[in-house]
Amino acid sequence: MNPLAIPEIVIRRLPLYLRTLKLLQDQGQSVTSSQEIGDKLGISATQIRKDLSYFGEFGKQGTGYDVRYLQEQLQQILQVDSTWNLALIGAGDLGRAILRYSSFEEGGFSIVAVLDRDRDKIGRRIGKLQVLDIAKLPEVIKEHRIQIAIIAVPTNDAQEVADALVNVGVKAILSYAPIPLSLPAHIRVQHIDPLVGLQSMTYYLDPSQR
Amino acid sequence: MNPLAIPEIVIRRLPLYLRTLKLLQDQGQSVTSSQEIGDKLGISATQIRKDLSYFGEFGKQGTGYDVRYLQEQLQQILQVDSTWNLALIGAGDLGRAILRYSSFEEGGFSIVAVLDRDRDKIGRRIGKLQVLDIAKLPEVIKEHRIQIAIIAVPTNDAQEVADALVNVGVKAILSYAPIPLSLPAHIRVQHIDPLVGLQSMTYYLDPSQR
DNA sequence: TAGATTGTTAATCGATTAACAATC
DNA sequence: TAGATTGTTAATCGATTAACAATC
Repeated sequence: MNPLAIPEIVIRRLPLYLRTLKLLQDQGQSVTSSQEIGDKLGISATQIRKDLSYFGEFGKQGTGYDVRYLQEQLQQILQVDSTWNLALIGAGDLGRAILRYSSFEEGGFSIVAVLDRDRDKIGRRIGKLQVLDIAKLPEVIKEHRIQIAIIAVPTNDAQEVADALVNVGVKAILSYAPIPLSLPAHIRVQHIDPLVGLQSMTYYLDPSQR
Repeated sequence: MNPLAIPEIVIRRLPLYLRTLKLLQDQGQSVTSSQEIGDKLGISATQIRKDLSYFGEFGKQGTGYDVRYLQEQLQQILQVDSTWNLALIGAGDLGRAILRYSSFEEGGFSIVAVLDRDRDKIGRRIGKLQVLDIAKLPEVIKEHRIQIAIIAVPTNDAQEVADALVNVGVKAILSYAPIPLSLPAHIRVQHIDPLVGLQSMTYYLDPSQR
């Protein structure tokens, strides 16, 4: 339909490029090449150049890419050059691990509220945040202008929580629940499910050694 | 090369079908169709039938698929019809959340050992397991015939841990560290990185509302 | 039988890659 | 200048889908 639409598969590779550039920068490297990035990710250099070419020209012939500059450009493209406020639903073990996982901050996200429905958890402190009653969801979302939420509740509650999030205006959901969620088509959903990775690896393993 | 090789993208969809079948079974449904599975996953019915056809014929014309039977068949195909022993490296918040995450057990995996290098964590109990010294890695791997390990250590230690795992014969790694790992080509690696999902969703969000 | 749904073929669509001119 | 590497085109490759016969 839209001739300028960029394939989603390309968009999904950009965070990998960003992750690799961060690694290179941490190692003190200031210039890189499509070849080098590709080697680290197991992606062809041509593909990386092609992906970048959807958005502009970021390199220099004969030299490569300035690590810092390309990083900034990718952050702008993905709109993570400034911070998104996130709400985290679920203050169990998983929720706590997510809260302490520092990569979110580096990646352009800030978890500004944790909510749970469990009386025992509400009011407890986790890091800098106090666990709020899920009943306060509408106010929290409005106050912090939250468009993205993370679901880290038990499987059985996930669909209900997702529906509630959509009702209060959340536009994108990162779900750790291992079930497919039924949501309106305009809501973006990403799943984190370690089983998908594990079960696709076992296909290739030698069962005789088990 | 191999004319019978099944595309990896197909293999990666099978766990999603399995996940959906489990959901249907939990809801007490005994028969389903490619249409129904597809609707839940946002995948076309044709694609599901095509994917399954790589492995055989599992349905009945006019009726659909027996939920339990198709589940069993997919488990066999993915080799998760019996249990794989896993080692978990890293006993921090993330490691503890992973240990308590029950889906692994349902999915054909059992975490049989947790290891860490931190003196403060070694010896501590998490659920049924006691945290072991990472120095014991070779014995642990051998004793439990472990082919798959989960990395849940700080980013800076991840590559080192991965190298150590490969050295003791681990064949597949599920890494929660947000960096690309450099490993021999024959080692299977899957990454769990929530940033990839988040950063690809923000591309599509309206920044004016931020 | 009529309706539903599978399994499969062939056509289409889209993504990857090979090749190379441009140029630093 | 020679060497390196980008950006881009066109060719290739592979994945998805439309269509439909088979059949429960």
